[in-house]
Amino acid sequence: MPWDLKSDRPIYPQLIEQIELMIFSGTYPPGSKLPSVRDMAQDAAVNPNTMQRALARLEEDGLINTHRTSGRSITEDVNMIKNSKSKLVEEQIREFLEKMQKMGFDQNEILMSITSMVEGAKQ
Amino acid sequence: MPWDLKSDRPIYPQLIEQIELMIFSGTYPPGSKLPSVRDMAQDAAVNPNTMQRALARLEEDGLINTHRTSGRSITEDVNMIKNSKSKLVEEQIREFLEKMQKMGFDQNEILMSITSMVEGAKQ
DNA sequence: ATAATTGTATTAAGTACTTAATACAATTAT
DNA sequence: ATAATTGTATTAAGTACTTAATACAATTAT
Repeated sequence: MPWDLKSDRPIYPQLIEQIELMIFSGTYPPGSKLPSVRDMAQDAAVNPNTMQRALARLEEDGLINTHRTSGRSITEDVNMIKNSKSKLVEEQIREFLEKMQKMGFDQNEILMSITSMVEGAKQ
Repeated sequence: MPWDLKSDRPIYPQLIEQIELMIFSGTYPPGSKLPSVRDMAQDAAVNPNTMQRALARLEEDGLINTHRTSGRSITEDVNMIKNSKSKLVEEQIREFLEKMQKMGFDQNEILMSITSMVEGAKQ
């Protein structure tokens, strides 16, 4: 994985987001085991402490469970995952719409812009 | 203006973005004068140094001009503004699409999601 | 039994960001 | 003429984040 991390934002929230994306896409299916903190840190090219921080947050949120010495796993609560996913999707859309509206685009213009870029992505 | 600043990102890039949105929407029209650094800082409830940093960056980018003792103004180069606006729009859409695709949505699902939220926003 | 692996904790250092308090020269406003 | 305003610069302090180097107990693997 590329783990595309940008420099205009602290790393750990970016790690949280990327891991969430992998959970929501099924890359890490419900109940599956996660790599160790150290392995994930190395994979993302960050310090283990930073990855630990991201994982601790994900556990607080209930998306993953920690088993003291046998590693971590994704929650088996499929509804929990589905809800978090919907929440993230809505937040992304909301933020996007807000910016577009602040720039003066109306609903039609917004839909046309994004439609044309989706079409363009099909190539 | 609310100047909605979030805490998961440094302030100055957020200031840059918000000011850009105001330029692109015409709140600050081409050639118009900007409030002083101190005034803008107070309005955004940040330190003048931080606002200065954001404005300096906007000047580097060519969106605003600085007149040593008579303040700053928006560039009169309308094409410059238009290009920056398009660039920001495309970047927003690109980032959004990337996240949606990473979550496993296909093009139809993405369009349907955003269409329903745009419709919902009409209320 | 022994070694390796797990999450976790701690201490130290460096960096980037933000605020605060000033100060200055040049211009503008009165 | 004088005061106020402009962008700019500097110094100091505090905070959050990140990395690095270790260490530990508990479990798992060999």
